[in-house]
Amino acid sequence: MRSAEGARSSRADQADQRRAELLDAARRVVLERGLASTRVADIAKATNVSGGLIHYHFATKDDLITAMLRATSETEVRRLREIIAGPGTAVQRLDRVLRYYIPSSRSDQSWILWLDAWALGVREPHVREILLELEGGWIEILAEVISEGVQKGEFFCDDPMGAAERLDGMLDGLVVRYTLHSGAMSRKRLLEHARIAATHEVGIPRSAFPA
Amino acid sequence: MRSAEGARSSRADQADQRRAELLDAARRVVLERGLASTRVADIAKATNVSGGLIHYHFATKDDLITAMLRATSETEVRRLREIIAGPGTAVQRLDRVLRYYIPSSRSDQSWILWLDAWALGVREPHVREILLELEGGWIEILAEVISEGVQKGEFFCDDPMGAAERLDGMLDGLVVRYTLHSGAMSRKRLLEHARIAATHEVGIPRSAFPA
DNA sequence: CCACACTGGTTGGTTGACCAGTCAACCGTC
DNA sequence: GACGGTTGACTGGTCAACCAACCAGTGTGG
Repeated sequence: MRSAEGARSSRADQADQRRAELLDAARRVVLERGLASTRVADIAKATNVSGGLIHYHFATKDDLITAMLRATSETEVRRLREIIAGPGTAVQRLDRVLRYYIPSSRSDQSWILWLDAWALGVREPHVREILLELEGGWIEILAEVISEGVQKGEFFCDDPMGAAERLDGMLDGLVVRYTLHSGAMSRKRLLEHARIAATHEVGIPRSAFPA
Repeated sequence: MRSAEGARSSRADQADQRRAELLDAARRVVLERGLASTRVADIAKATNVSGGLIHYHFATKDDLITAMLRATSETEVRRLREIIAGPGTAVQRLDRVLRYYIPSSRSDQSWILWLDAWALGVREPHVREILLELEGGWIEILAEVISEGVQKGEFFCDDPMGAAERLDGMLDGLVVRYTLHSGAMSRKRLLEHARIAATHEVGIPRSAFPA
């Protein structure tokens, strides 16, 4: 008999839960120590688990890292989709996407993971594929929001896909700068850049965005 | 008596030459194998030199890598300065900068070095400092070209520094995409993006740039 | 202008630390 | 009692850094 709640359920569920726990620990450890100096043992310690168990659930270290990146990427795109599914005008929805893009505070270092992943992706096709999907998700969603704005007559843009690529690229580049040299650019200035570039791309006045 | 040319000169010169040779080999090896899997022995082999010699000229591996990044960064900024020192209208000079930014072919993988450096810079303040100088150089030069164009009446832009930051950011982001997934964006499209964004920023028509 | 001691560059072998992945044994649950 | 999950010691291999010894120029005093 299962204990009241389905929390302690079948073994398959237990294994899934452990897998998820390991992926989560892997993400935290990699964020903290960097991919290059993350050891399997570190992830084991962060989970209070033996080193051998890691290799029971994931054949190799690469498997673990790749699975962690894929899981993180998928979560990110899912949240992004939720964000644009909400209500509001096209400008409001676009602004929400821009704000979601930018780390919410200096201590939010989630982008570090993608810096590591870019470097890794150069050599590892599997990682590159994950990154391509993640970037594709961002661009697609930006293009959707812009296209909808154009249809509603809020925006003016004859190439939403191109505009989305340019916006996404600029945000990538600026967020790297913000993450690496937080002193060189404030979050406020970064958001202002994003909004100005957006006004250029969708043909609306700066005043259409919040101050 | 020195042998005719100053080629084989004093010991200090010999040491400088060897240092430069090692830095160059380090750059080539890191580009080929990636920072993470570059061994001191690899650089030694690429120079036909013993492993010990590396540690004679550079106390630690980190020293070597850092010096290599600094040298590469300085060379890049120097070349960029030469490029804008040349003749031409502001549009021509700006276009030259944009074209210099973008890898000239699929086989030009020089950006891989900076992807690795970004990831490394997260943990290593010395590396971060080099990156800050490099990015600062790019932005400064872009801002200069834009400002001159405004003075000459060619451009219209009330915040050249902001425009330069946005352009630089966009190019960083798009070049990463181009470098990582060369299939996802052609060089032609990348250059087109750069020119379109530039027209937005400096208030000129697309036709001002070459097709 | 010639020894000779000295310095700087170079070698190759060694060392000690570290780490991914393996394995045999153990435990709790169905 | 069988099997999925877990342990932790162990192995084979890798690597940065160190070191002792060597050699080629260089400068100095005779």
